[in-house]
Amino acid sequence: MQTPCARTEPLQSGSVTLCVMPHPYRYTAELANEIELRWQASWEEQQAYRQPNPGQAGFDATRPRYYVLDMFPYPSGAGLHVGHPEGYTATDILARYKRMRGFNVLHPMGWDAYGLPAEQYAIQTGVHPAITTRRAIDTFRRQLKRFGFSYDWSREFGTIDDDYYRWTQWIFLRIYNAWFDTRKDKARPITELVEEAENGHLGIGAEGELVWIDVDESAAPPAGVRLWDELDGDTRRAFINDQRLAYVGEPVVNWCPKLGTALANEEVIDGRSERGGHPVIRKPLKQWLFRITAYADRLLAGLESVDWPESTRIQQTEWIGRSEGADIDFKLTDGDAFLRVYTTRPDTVFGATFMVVAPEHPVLQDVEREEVRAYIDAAKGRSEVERMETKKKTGVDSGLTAINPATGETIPIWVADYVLMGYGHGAIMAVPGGDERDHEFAQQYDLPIVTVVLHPDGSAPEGCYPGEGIAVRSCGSSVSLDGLETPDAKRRIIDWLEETGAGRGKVNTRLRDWLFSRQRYWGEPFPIVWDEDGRHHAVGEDTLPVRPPEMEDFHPAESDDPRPLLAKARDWVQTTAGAAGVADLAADAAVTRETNTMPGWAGSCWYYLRYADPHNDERFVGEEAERYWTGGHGVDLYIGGAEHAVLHLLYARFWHMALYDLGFVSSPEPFGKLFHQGMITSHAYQRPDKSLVPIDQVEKRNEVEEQDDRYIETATGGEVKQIVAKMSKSLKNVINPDDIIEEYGADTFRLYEMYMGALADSKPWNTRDTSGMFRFLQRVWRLAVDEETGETRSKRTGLPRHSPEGRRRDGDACETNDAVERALHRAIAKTGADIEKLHFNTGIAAMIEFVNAAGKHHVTAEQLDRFVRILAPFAPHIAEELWHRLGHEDSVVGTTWPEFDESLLVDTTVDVAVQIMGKVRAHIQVAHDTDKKTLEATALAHERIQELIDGKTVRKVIVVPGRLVNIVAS
RNA sequence: GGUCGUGUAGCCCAACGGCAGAGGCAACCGUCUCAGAAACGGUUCAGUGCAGGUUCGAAUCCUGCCACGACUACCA
Repeated sequence: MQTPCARTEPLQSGSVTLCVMPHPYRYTAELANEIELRWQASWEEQQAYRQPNPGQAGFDATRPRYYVLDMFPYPSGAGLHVGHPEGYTATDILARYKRMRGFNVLHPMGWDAYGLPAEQYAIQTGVHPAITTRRAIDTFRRQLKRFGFSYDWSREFGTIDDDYYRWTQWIFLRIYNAWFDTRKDKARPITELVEEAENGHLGIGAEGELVWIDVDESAAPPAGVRLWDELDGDTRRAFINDQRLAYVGEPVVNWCPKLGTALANEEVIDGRSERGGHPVIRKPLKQWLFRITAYADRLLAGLESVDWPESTRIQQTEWIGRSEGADIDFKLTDGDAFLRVYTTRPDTVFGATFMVVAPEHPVLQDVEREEVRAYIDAAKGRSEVERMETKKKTGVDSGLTAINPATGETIPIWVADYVLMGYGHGAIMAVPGGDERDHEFAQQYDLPIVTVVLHPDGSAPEGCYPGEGIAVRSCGSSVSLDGLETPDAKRRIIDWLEETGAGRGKVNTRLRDWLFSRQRYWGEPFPIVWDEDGRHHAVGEDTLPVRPPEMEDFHPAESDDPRPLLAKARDWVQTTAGAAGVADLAADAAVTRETNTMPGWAGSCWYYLRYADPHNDERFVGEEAERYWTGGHGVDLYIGGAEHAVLHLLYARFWHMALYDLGFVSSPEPFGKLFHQGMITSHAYQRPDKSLVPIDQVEKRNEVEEQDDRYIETATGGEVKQIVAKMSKSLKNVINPDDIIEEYGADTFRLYEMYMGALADSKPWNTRDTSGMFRFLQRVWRLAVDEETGETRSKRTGLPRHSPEGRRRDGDACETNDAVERALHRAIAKTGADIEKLHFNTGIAAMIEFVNAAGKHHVTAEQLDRFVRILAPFAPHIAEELWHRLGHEDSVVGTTWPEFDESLLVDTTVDVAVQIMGKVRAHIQVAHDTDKKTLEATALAHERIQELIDGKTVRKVIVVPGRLVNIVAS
């Protein structure tokens, strides 16, 4: 956008450079930038968006609350891209609108700042991640402020702030000091577990598991169950540690040698790390885990109670992957041991002709066969990605055999890596007649295939049939399923399994306990120390936070042998029980700090709670603030990307539920309403072979008039196709928001992003289209301000609009201006309703309609007042400027949303279509409230309709008042 | 392969089962200019991806295909 005098290129003749300034007070980019910066400074100075908490000065308890939250960003060195402000603008509009509607609005912003990318960037550049992260935060903050978002910046914090992660560690300790009571289906403090045990309400089973004892029965505890007072200290301790919601396990993890860390399943995509795309191998490792699986049913049930996108609820449901089936024990032919499997189709046990175990399965420990050892070693060294690259299934016969408890037959046990150690028991009964994978494997290795389920109609299936049907060939010495339909067969076989002790019904989930340790530097240290006997202890709460050690070198030792980075900080690792605040050890006892760190997700699990009371140093959030802002149903509206559908949103729900159970928060779910904004894409070009071409290597040609544009790749001259593609550096199609703001201003940017399309849809960025929004703001400006003089002078009266006299006369002059008034009421109604529905694009269109209509008539200052107020949530800077130019002293931020009159929303006369058999044949002009009977009569009386139905019988007439009349005649 | 979503004018997008158009971009024609740009005024442009079905009436609901996108992927 050029400003006056900007275009001063010398004329070709070399004559004098002319500078024409036709509209010195037009709304230009320069003016927009000037206005925006001025008001941003003013708002900041006035603390216009500061929202007091209950109990604080200025808090109005009579107002309802509205907590509208953005997913906070992970600040990268590259700064904001155009995707960030999309959701932020949406929430800003809502926040501003709700304030005008009389709500106390909590609208905060902060920084998700711990995590791998910052550390990797630090490794590349040699600069400490604390420094690069602070820099990135400063850039993000500066950029966000330039959009004029109405955040209460006094509540800002980063997850790396001492007084934030202090509480992250504190919450970890709450979870560490809790266990899950399956009877009450909730978490309780560990102290209550000990109480229950001391009171004899529970005992410890043969495998160390918790066994409830019904005291009313006054019967002896079940065989093999030991009571608390029979146990020594170590056993008690081990039992307690086994029950903790945060516990130490040694699972097979996704080890990424390149990153030098273990990753959660969710961070591994196609066998590669989500960050960086490095190969990942499987290896057992001692790790901290969260018992999120205990919450599987509640995480599922809670999804019913929240207003979330259906697709996200489905994704979480599938991620949790609850299934019902049975555990079945197959006795090994040698020795007394059993091989336990989980199956969802216990009814097909008669068709289990072999078994398969994962290469990591312990049953293979003593197998010495050379090809088995070789297969296990090969599988170990293969990353997930390599395992998947070979589409064909592989495996070897272990030489072990087991007895099928249903048929009594001896069947072989194979090893194959299509069976995963991490699900079920790492072993399956293979039913090649009913499972595609087993079928493929059986064919490949020539193993027997038996059909044990017929189609529901009784016909025999060909090949593999995984569906339900009628059991057949399923008759053993003590149980028969023959003739039963699948659900009945399942019930019968589970009963039989339980009677004979060969198995039991079982609910399983795909969800596994959450691996919470990382072997990295840039994360929250665990508030845990280890004593010389290898036992872990919580550090004293008054010693929090446990700060990360000062370190110079955070290069990972790229290795297959995991060693946490923090172990290198010897002085930090070695401490005493006294210094760490561990009460149950002698103060001078040597202890070592836990050297793992928490994953990037930790900080984002509870940040929405901290915003409610960010400076509280007594508690992670004050009780009253928590109850006011998140009590009941949690955050009122949470907007962010759909890519967090299962990770962040599941983890945060888990933390929240644990805190809820322990009485620290007052809502069962953290986010009452969730919305995902769509992705903003860009353009790129595609060769016929589908490869992509960066936009700077293509030119547009239009050789023939009246024909579509063609795109030619400059280097080859070949024709390419314009397509929609993600923004990426390599395609050179990334849009920088700073550039757009410079060219048009933040108000135009905000309007354009909201106008591009529905918030939830993905849509391509078209810089060219931004000028439409800019012109709209220019027209708005012109409604109030004279472009020649810069004055807000009424064209009708010639008096300044901000003067009382001018306003009065202005109003008098326009009392008859019905069209503008009606257009304004429509705009107020439509825009308000659309904001509530997050339909910002159509809301803006309603304002454009008003401005287009108003431009043709005279608008009074009072009408402009109202219009400026509905514009204010969308384009706050220009609205504030005009508001003041219209003579107001206060800020438009503190005004109310204008009222509208329902009766002015419809025109007095409407055009009603008359259809015959659904085809429009005529139009009639009637009063908008004409009743059905009159409409029907008027339509039938229409001359043209008369002609068309002449000689036909009118069978039916459908009348939709105010819209149409449809005549069914033949 | 599975799940979810989206296909409407040259482009971006609207349309409680009721006359396919709210709006923006582009194009074209005017106004203003010595001229151009900007701005302003106006005009053109589709029968809704394809094939069926339900209905007085379908872009909208149902079924099956096609294209694109997101997510997910040997979960027994």
